Amino acid sequence: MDGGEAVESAERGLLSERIRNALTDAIAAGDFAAGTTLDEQLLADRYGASRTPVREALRQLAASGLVEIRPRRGVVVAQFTPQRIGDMFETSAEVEALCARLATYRMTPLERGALIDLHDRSADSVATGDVDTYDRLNRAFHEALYAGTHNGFLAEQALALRERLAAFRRTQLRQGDRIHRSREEHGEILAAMSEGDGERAARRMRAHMLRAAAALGRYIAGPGAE
Amino acid sequence: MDGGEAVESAERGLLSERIRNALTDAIAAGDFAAGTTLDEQLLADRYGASRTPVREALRQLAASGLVEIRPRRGVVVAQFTPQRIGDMFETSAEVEALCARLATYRMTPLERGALIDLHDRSADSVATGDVDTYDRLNRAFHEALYAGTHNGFLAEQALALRERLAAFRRTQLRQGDRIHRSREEHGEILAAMSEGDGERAARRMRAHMLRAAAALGRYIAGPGAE
DNA sequence: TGTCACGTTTCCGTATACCAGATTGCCTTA
DNA sequence: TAAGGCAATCTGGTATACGGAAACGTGACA
Repeated sequence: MDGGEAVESAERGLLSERIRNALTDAIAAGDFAAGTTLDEQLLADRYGASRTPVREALRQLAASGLVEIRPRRGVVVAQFTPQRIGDMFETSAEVEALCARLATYRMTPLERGALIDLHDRSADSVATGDVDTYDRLNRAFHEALYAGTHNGFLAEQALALRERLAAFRRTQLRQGDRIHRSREEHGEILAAMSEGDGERAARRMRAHMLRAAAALGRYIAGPGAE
Repeated sequence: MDGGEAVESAERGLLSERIRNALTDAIAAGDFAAGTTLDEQLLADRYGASRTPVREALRQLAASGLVEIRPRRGVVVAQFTPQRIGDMFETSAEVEALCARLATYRMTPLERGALIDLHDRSADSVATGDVDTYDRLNRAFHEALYAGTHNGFLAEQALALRERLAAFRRTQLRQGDRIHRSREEHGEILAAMSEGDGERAARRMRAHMLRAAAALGRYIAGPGAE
């Protein structure tokens, strides 16, 4: 054979890292049906590597919940039932709400200013329908909130969680007027924060996240099926 | 030497798993000062294994944040500043509070009954000062709350977080009358839950966790120092 | 016909040896 | 003394091998 679809793109970085990314994409794209057992040797051949980096990549995927390792019985692709995806989104919503609450009480005036600036800047992209730009500003908005908690550990956890959900969220903002509503909701969260009402900011953030999740509810209706 | 302190205890299970546990304990106990670079071959010799399972164990530790991997420059023991430990405990407190709130609204009568039963059973161990038994019941209490959220993902996250902090919490309950106060606080949380007041249950849980963290505040004042 | 035991096969977990490349520390040189 | 170069060292990765546990298939027995 030609050595399979070797992971040559981005020759830099650790091989295990590249394999991890490739596997993440493959799983998210549905190349491996949920419940499939992944053979280490097969994957090694497929990516033109040896078992070692493949194993390493699989452990990392297990750590982020994409696969499940049953000792001595192989690695299986995790089941992403609608129930489970819902659980993940709810958890994300609650964590975001938590960050919003803490950030309300702890952000410095400078940080708050930067956050408002981000929000203002997003107006253009909404008007022009520039989803990519809005997506970037949206991410920046949420990450600014994480940082605003002044709790580095929580910020890391929130970010990791957000990235784990990114795979399911890709097409989210494309739907209807979701982008308008999203920005409006950001504004409402900011308003609560400006009033120093962390609890209300948290509630609005939770609603914001859950609404975003609902926006792709139909999309996740039957994802990992065969 | 005699081949090092081979990881013979608990002959069952994966070698990499046992090494991971040994390293976790060693790091938490301060055997490796923060910032130390860990030599794979040295560790392999120390635990009487080859580099392969050691590498695997180190990756797992990296995933749980105990060590940091700098590509091609080795693995270093993560810095656990009081600030960072504080951040972790705060995050844990907030997550526990979140679980308490959701569990209040979602537990079935059966689950609630089991929780109350757990609480009742802990009375004996408090009276006799049986810290180990109380520790077990305490863990069961919190895990019952996780399950009570009816959110499997959140439950997993909460449990993982709790276990990451376990290393820093070992001696916590031994201090003074902490065990009495701990049980009292559980009772107060239960009371709020029985009234269906999730918000109050959350506030009490948060306070409970933060108080527990404060109980070992002096202990973590200067942990990983030399 | 269903089930249980037994042998076979597959594949994971681990060991070992080795290599290339990067990093580091030391030593030489200007 | 500072800069530059060289050698030792260690990691990331490859290749290979092997014991053992789990899965699988087969055939005997109830």
